Amino acid sequence: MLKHVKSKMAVKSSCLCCECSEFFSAMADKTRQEIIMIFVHQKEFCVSDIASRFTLSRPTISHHLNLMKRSKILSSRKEGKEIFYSVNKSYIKELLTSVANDIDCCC
Amino acid sequence: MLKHVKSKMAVKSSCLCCECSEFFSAMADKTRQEIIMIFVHQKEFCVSDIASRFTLSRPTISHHLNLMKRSKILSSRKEGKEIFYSVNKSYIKELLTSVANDIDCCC
DNA sequence: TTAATATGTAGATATACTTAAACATATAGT
DNA sequence: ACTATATGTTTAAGTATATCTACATATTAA
Repeated sequence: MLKHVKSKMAVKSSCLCCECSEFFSAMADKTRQEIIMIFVHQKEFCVSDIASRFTLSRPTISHHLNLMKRSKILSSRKEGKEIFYSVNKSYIKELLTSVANDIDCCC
Repeated sequence: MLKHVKSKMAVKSSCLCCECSEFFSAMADKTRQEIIMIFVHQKEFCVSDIASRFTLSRPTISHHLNLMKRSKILSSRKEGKEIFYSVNKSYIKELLTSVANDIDCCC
């Protein structure tokens, strides 16, 4: 009985119900995916460096960066006038693993 | 020189550029996440059984099911009048693992 | 063939998202 | 203090998505 309740709670508090929704929304956009891929060869980028790699406007890139920061995909660090963004690799991997485990619980 | 080209191609053909975009879009919607969670305690469901668990209309549920089928998250099987849907666990897990590996390649 | 049941499709509407232009803020240098 | 540079915010427009109603298709039973 208690075990059943416990497993129901586990489902309810599982990743597929809460913050992974925001994460998947953030990851669904191709521009944002391309932004992430920029970090393959360099750890940090300031906003204008990222914007210069796209045809999109700087405010648009800024919007995407802030959205990804809010959903914990990116972090930022201020250094003088510039703001450097980087990828939160461990957070992303943990979330993906968590979802994979949830899926594993399906019949 | 050639190695550089090769690594650029590797990035281009990675998961974060192609079908995972559709996958993440499909997974971003809360209704679709809830539909997936239905399969935790039962392997297959027909459309009306799924629809009966939501306040949304049946065509709306049908729309979500077809979208998830197109993005390979779900499969369907026809049996008489009914169509039974199930979750493609292995596909989802492979895709999540693939993205996790791509992220791992970031600096 | 007709009726009933299960599901899908088409068109319309409402909401959310992406984008850009214009404006605002913050920092560094002169 | 003033100017230039880097970034963020606001507002508005265009586009995409979710949803519903009405209609269409497919299968089974009478």
